[in-house]
Amino acid sequence: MTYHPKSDFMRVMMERGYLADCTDYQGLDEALSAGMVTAYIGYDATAKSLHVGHLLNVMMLRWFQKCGHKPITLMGGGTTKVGDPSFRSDERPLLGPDQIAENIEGMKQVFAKYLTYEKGENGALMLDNAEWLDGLNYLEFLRDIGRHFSVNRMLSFESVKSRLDREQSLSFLEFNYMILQAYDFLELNRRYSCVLQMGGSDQWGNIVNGIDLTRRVLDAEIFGLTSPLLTTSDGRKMGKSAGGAVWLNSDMLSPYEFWQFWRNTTDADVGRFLKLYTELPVEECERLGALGGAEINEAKAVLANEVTALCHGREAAEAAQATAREVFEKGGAGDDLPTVELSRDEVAGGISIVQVLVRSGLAKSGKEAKRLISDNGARMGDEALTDPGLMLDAGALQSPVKLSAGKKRHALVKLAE
RNA sequence: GGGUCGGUGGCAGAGUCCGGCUAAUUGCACCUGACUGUAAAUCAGGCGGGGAAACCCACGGUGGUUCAAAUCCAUCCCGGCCCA
Repeated sequence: MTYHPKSDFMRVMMERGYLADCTDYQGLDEALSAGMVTAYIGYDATAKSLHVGHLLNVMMLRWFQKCGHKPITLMGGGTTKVGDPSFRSDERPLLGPDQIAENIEGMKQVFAKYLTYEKGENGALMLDNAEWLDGLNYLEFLRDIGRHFSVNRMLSFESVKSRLDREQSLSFLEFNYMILQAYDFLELNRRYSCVLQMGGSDQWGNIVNGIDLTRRVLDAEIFGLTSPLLTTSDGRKMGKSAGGAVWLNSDMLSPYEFWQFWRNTTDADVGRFLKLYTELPVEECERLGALGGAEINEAKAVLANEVTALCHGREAAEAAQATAREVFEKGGAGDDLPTVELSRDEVAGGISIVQVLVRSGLAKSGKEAKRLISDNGARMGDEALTDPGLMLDAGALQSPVKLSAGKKRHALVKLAE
């Protein structure tokens, strides 16, 4: 039997497939319908940009704000110094303060696209847990907070079990991560009356800890809600493209490549992804997702357009689509293709096609480029390349040249001015 | 600090006792080709790096033994587990 939510937010979450679990559906639903609620999601600063794996949660915050509530994006400036061990088989390398600060700056760019941080009753807040974690006094913290945690219980969490079962060492530093995250929730409740933490289902244990702690210390009623860990329908983890991670920052992955990632969604995922990553009406998502045969390609383009528009703007989405049409439907080239400029110096004495393939990003190494050529996968201006020894000179690059690796990956090479 | 096991290609994990046939078995991931719809499934091939090529480099680091070392020896670094 399904619970019928009263609040807009819960209704959206359920309809669109964002919900994996909630500590108290009814209690949360009632709080949400009673008035404005504040919720947070924490992000560790482990990279310069968010990637598609984070996008689901960002969308949740966006809906949350749209429904009239107040979202907090919490940057893990403090917790990143510790490193979340959840479901990890080994310790992650520790980042320095400079790197963390840089990463936070990079991630902020994306949030601004999805959330409204302006003032206003439900304007989003951007916080950093370094604010309260950096200055903690160890003994005080242990006595006030540490005493509420049972080591026995922490050891029983699924998130660290695999680590212990494999007899991989779990350092005390990492072990404290969950305590710090729990403490975040407590602080956010105290400072901002934040009563809800959301996150991926891998964060369940951490979230529950925060709720327990806050309940004990402040006697507050607060909630946790998790989203499913998404896998594509062919069982792969969401978020790898040909080149690697699918970043949300445009300086890490161009809008065109981002668009391509969505355009290449597996048939079976189209409907689900439309509901999760776009704001089209549910019925529309379902209709598009149900298209059969080649028709579903239209739906994929819609998906790519909508997601790209949210992340990079409508204009960038249209430009990406225009290039895609040009490249895939007309067999031409487009401005939005990844472009590499070669300097005149580089080309002066002639440059091997293998080098050019590497420079263009179509091959990771010279060996790979040669393999590509011998596999018949490399093309220049749509002509198959057969000679790995081919040299190009400035004349050959007079006008931009399209290089292709396989059917989908294309790049432009031109001479720098 | 003591004992013990281990450090191999993106990951996992063989090989190490009995040195050469090992750029290195196998699985996953990944890439290309065919079929298609820029899909999935399937089938086929590939899958360390540099170099235009000849050829050169590798099994934690460094030395050594040997005609020849991932494989033997020495030493150093790093990690796991157990004991203090």
